[in-house]
Amino acid sequence: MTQVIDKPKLGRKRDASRDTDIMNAALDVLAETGYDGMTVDMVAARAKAGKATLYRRWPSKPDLVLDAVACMKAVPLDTLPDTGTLRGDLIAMIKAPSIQDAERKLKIMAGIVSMISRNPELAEAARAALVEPRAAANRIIFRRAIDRGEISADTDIETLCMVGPALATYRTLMLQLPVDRDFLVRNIDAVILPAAGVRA
Amino acid sequence: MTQVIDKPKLGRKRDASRDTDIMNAALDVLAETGYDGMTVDMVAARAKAGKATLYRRWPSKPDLVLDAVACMKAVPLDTLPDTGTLRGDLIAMIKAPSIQDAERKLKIMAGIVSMISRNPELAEAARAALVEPRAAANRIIFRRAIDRGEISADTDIETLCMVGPALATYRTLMLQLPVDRDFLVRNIDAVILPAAGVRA
DNA sequence: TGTATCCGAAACTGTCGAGTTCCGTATATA
DNA sequence: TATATACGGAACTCGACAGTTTCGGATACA
Repeated sequence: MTQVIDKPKLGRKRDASRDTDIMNAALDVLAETGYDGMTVDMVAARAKAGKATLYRRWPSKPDLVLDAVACMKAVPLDTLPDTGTLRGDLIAMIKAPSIQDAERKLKIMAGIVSMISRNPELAEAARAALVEPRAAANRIIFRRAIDRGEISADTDIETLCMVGPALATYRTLMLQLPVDRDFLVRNIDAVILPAAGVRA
Repeated sequence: MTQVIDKPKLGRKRDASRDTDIMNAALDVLAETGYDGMTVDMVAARAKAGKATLYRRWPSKPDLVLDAVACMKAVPLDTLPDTGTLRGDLIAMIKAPSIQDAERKLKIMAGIVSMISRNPELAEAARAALVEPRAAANRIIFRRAIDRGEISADTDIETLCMVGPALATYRTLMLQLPVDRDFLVRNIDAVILPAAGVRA
């Protein structure tokens, strides 16, 4: 077995703040140009870092991207709304800060989809960072609606909590249209609530 | 103004069948490796053609891909089902041949999404070939359901006819799960029909 | 104060792929 | 039959980018 050798703590320490700077730069470039359009030089320039600094921390471009995507999940959806009605909760989920965050995530998603099908690790990271948090939040909101008797107990929550994200993704990636408040409210009132069996 | 000069018809004629062979090869490679993973040599090899033959017909790789995507739209959705009920029509739309065709189109979609945001011509071609035909078919089916009084006249058809495609796209691109018959039927019964106000 | 590591910047190397050219052969017109 | 073009195939050029190395300067520890 290989021994784990304690490194002597000589010399200048690594500046940990460069990690987040570089990963944020990577996510920006990813959102703007996509995985294949992104060059390591772009990321270094954006982060005002040397390329050597990047390669000291990540062994390759795919590893950097994987780490950057995975680290997005750190930011948890801030405390869920609890308005007392399903519609109230769903509407409260699409407030300005949350919507802007989602817009960037959709662009990042567009930038890595082609990679996802060929890189299982990246696929898993994207699922954990981009799909699961939103689905989990919706799941809780629907669950509460069942608990208070607002919707039927045999509602297919797993399917329903994908409808919003799926429509938003389709609209961005395929239709190239903005995911604005009107669109989101229409989805809630014309699709999600009726599908859940809430009176119009 | 520039004159259009009639070319003298000397020499061997171009084999028009190579066009479709090459474009089909391009779509195959696109579905398998994505736009950036696709090389012109791959396409040429797949079509058993010389690279020179490709460049004699298209000036660049983007032009070839654009043309290949645009030419998909040629195949029209064969005669729409008319079963007398909305559910019958929607179920009839997901028969085996149609579902296999859709699977390939989803792979192609995954291969070009990152390009779509940076190439308006390709975005338009993708919309015309991949989005619009399915939406148009759904539109007709919902319209007929309104005409026969099965669903309300003020149903938001434009939103509803995107729900199926959006869920299928999301499932393929983000979740990496198969779009099988069970999934499609569940979408119809748990989301689309209830959203349209059809009794369960 | 000396040594080891970090930093940003820039030069360098090696690979890969888009696009071009050339070859021998096939097929059309005149 | 002579000429012009198409074909598949292979060799070639050239630019872009991943990854490495080198530099002068900064920072930590002993």
